[in-house]
Amino acid sequence: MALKHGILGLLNYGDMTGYDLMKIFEKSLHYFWHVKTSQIYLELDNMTKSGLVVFRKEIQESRPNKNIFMITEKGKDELRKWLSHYDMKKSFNMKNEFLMIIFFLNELPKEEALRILEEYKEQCMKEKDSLMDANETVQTFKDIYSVNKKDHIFWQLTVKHGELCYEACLKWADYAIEVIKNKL
Amino acid sequence: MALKHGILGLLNYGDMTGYDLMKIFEKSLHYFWHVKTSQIYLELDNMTKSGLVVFRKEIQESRPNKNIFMITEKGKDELRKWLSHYDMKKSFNMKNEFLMIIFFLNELPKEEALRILEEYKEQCMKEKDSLMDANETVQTFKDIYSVNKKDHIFWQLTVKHGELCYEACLKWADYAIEVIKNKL
DNA sequence: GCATTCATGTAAGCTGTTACATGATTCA
DNA sequence: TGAATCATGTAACAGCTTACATGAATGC
Repeated sequence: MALKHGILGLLNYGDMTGYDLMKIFEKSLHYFWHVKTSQIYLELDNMTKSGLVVFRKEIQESRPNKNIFMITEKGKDELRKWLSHYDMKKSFNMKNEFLMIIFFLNELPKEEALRILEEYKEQCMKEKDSLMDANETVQTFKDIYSVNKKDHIFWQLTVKHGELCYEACLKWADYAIEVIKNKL
Repeated sequence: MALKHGILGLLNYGDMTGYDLMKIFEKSLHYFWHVKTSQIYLELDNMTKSGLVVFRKEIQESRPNKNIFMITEKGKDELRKWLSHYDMKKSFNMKNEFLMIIFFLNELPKEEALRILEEYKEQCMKEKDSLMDANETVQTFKDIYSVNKKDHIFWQLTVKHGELCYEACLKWADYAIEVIKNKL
């Protein structure tokens, strides 16, 4: 359901193709929502059928034709309903395979356990760096669609969330490495 | 796939029923893996078919009969393979609907935005508290199945991860509330 | 007397992934 | 010349959720 609402939120800024949506998901919402191209097209199809969006065809010569989607009044209602009637418990319904690995890590020798934690740290740092890119692309997106400064505040808050969480994860990894070195 | 490996990891400590597994998932792995009862039974069925586990029937008088599952050699191989050949990128494949809400929160009036953040804080605190319970149940689990101290170290590390992350989220929420109050 | 625990499942449906398929244009 | 960009999809499958179904025993 959240993909549907994410699409509605973006189309609320302006009309777009599936391809445009995909790029914005990859560049700006990537930290908290990974999406596959194929699913965007499937979802747009469902949303068209249920009347949340409509589309017009644009014939192009030197490029494949486009389907440009726009949000309907029904879609706008759905977006606002989702935003204001959100059940907070849903967000704490996590699936973190990495922590499952940690839970059972005693099955592996100490050296392998430490290697895994180092890999985790490395990946955390990479992800944290890519958040900076997100901040930049958010800026260009702001120029293309005439989105106001206040929207921008919220986009930056999601980036800030990522920064703080990755910092906490890195702190945890250092602590874990110390514990394993000392107690194991 | 991670549910499969979680089940293998638990059965590696000792033989159990689907019901036992469910309780342990709820009490000890709940922070990072929410599971539905029905899915455990489906998964145990699949795993039996693929030879990762076997089960024996135990007829009871005053209780429903039990299917007691045990891990096979094939299952143990699968568990070790999963632990040592883990692709770290997989863990950063997130879906966080709450952050999607934040991204589009400018659609709502300031007061509603602030209300949502307060609700988030409250839920974070609740989840953080329930981590303490996890720590306790891990202790009783340790007594039932003769799991060694070193396993316990890793279980506690997953709890520590939760603590640090929830602290970061709470810090973020306070920051977000300030930003909204000042800039909006 | 009512809620919880114990104990197992089925069926339908939704969500998401992987793999496949096409093909011109533009940039380095 | 080869990679990336633009642009859209289909089919099969895996994973997970929701709702339904049963029923005795135990604890408050």
